[in-house]
Amino acid sequence: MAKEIPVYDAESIETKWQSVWECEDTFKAREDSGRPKKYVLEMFPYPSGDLHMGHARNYTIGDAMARQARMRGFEVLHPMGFDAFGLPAENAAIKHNTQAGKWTYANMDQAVRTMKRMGFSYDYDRLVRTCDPEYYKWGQWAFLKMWEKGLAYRATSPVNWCPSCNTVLANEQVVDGKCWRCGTVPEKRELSQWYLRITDYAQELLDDLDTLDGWPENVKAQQRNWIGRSEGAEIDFALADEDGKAPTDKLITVFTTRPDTLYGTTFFLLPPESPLAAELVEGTEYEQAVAELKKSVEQVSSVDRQGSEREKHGVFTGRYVINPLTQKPLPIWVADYILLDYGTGAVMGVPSGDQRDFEFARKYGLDIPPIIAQKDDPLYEQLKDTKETVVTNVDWDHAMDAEGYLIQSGPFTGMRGGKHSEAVDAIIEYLAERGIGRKTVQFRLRDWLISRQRYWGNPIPMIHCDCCGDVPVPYEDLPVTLPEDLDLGAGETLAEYAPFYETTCPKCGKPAKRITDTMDTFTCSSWYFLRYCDPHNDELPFSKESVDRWMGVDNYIGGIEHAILHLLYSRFWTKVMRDLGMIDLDEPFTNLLCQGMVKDANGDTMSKSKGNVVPPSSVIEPYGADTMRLAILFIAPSEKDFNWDEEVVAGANRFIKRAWRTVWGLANSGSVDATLDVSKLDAAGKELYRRIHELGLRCTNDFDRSQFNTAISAVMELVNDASAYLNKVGENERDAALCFGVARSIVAMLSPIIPHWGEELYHEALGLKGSAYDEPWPTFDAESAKASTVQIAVQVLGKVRGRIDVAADAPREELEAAAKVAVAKHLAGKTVRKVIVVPGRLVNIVAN
RNA sequence: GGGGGCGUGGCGGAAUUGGCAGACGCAGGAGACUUAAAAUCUCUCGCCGCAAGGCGUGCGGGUUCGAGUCCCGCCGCCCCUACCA
Repeated sequence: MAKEIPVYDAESIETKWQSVWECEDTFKAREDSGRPKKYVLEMFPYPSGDLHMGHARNYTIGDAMARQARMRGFEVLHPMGFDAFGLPAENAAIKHNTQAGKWTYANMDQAVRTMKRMGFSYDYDRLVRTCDPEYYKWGQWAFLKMWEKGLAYRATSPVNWCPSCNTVLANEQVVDGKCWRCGTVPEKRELSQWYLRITDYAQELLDDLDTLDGWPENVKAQQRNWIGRSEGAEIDFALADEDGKAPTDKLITVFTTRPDTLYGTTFFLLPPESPLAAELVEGTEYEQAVAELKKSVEQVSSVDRQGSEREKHGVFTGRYVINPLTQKPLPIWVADYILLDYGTGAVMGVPSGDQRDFEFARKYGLDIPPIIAQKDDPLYEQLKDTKETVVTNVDWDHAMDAEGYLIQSGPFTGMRGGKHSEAVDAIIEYLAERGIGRKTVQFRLRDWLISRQRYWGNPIPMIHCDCCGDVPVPYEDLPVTLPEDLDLGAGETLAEYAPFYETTCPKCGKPAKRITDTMDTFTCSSWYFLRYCDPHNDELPFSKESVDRWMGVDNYIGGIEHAILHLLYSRFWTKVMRDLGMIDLDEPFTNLLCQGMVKDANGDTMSKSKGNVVPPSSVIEPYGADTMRLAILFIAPSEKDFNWDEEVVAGANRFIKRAWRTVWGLANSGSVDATLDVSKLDAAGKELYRRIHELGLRCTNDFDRSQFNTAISAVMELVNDASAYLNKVGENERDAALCFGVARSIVAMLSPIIPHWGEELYHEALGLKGSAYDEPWPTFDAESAKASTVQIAVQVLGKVRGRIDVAADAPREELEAAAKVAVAKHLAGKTVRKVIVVPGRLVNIVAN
């Protein structure tokens, strides 16, 4: 007898299943199940408070993937953790006069409660918190390994110092010329800092992007740009004597991607910070002007430089270099558009071929001799055979950087010039033969500055001894534990906290001072995905065996804001671990999905300061976690931004209730014991049976593509069809096997998305035992999805003029004949020239 | 300036390899049930037109029997990056 359909009560269902999953360890990743593995990972959060909508979206996507993978027969590793070190904890501790650790652990506890309330299927036994000594110990271990291999080093150089955060920033952390965290414009300071030699891996980090087929194109493009490989040449210019005529022994080398323009060089450039420039002008009449320019640059860099077209400034140094090909002296200028830390920090000025040099030459009255011309340019006719520079100036308003033919360029005159042209190779070869230049490659990527002058981070495990220099902390003394009783509220820092820094030299035993810098938090997040494979290992950061078992990450999901920093550092760290023999893995993340942002109803980003934040609890409380999950996945494709819309949430809740009633209705007419005989189904039953297969295939394929919005719409159609079947077919005429099968498929396909709903119906409506996640994903086949008759379009000259219902396997001739009848009106008086038949789709008649 | 992406109803969005544009949902309209409302159910819903029909995927060309999809040229928007020599 049919059971009464219970009311859908999200809250009681959700709490019930959350505790069952927890008690039964349903989502524990097992090492020995014998199933193929799948590693589904969402970027772990920074615990700055409770979770927000962006987190909810990120983890809902991952959870749907993880749960479905389980049903597809995979042993799934789906862990979670916290990126727990960082400045906000420290600032909160100062503000609220508490401990950074206390604040952080309280936030992590709250976040875990919310994750559980959302029903995320994490293996909580593997929870990793980067501020736990058991975790950060291994970050220190890795640092020491890198130190031994020469990949970690200390150097003094001008660095970005954020005066608000009181710490240095990595190049990557200066965003739009401002601190990525607080927006303050950093100052340049000369400081002794710790670096990781990521530039050693620049080429491999670039090359291996081509192997990442599962990554979005834009992320790979961003990384390529960031690594910034340029091919070109180094060219040596001899410094001229004080009269500016004869070359001296001193060489100054430039890097250029356009050696083909060497004959057009009319001046030579050094950056304002250049020590060489300061040396050249020391004690001369030019000294003061150079010093002033340097000073003004320091100020300019602290001014908002959003407007890109800044006017260029320069001063002459009074000295010259000799062009190695023409032997002509070139005046050395100091210019504010030259960067100290790119290339060799010296540039040859080619005003006719480079827009920046062009503007500079115009401003300071320097010559602009043309060296490249296209064939239709009058200059080409005039100068195509001229090897000497006879035209020393042009009347252009722009530099000419397009390809063309070299003019006024000595023996190379007449060759094709431009980027990657024959003249480039020819001139490099010519220079190389004479030992005054060589082919070379430059990267924009800089070494990774990891030291931070902050408390709440992983201490750099080094000791400075006045006798022995920088000495690593012995491995057996790890971890260097972060002291907990600093008085941050009173402004105390690690550098001032004697119990921490006072120590003895591990080498000579004399009193020595511990390094009080901590590591950039990005070091903590560069390998947490490896730790999840073996989270309780106290001998090593992870065993090779466990990493072999679970890595690489099959699906990595997170925000696009990590396209450069986190993803590049993690790739680097993985390669370093490989080269240390720890793992056999070139790349950590096989497939990457960058989810879009959740904005408010007006399309503005949500932020506390704007007061437009929609907290997840505001949806969970009235509707439940399942409604929230469905709404998030259905509203837009995962990669796209979406605007929060209360109506969509209400609609999602409506669908869940409707599907609930439909599944119950089917289950009441169905039986688990009945066997399906398709041939005995009536017409309505046959069509419903066909639709399960058609829609099931679509849904499965959409899951494979991570297209959850369309996967859901396929199930919506199935629910609509099933509900129509129940309305149309009397209770006694329904097929019990069909009803049960449809209900079971609907429950299975929605379980990854609305899991509590799924488990409840799996047990209560379908009466099945175990977990919905022990249920294999249903199989669907294309044969059963085929319709016996189909409606196809009939076109005349590509325009739809009619439709015909035909047997799905009707022969060509039959289709053609039926089509001609259907559109006879449009064929009247015309001659049929050609008929295109696409079976199952359309017939197109070409007639005129 | 360089790189990546996008442009489809009132809205979110479908259309997997060139094959019936607008699936699914939201909002809207009509009806049923109800004293009424909510909820639910049924129908309707690109634009113009009473209709027949015409027009429709940012704009202009092209390839093709056939283009949202491919090619060329524009326009607009978004993201990343930027005196990188």
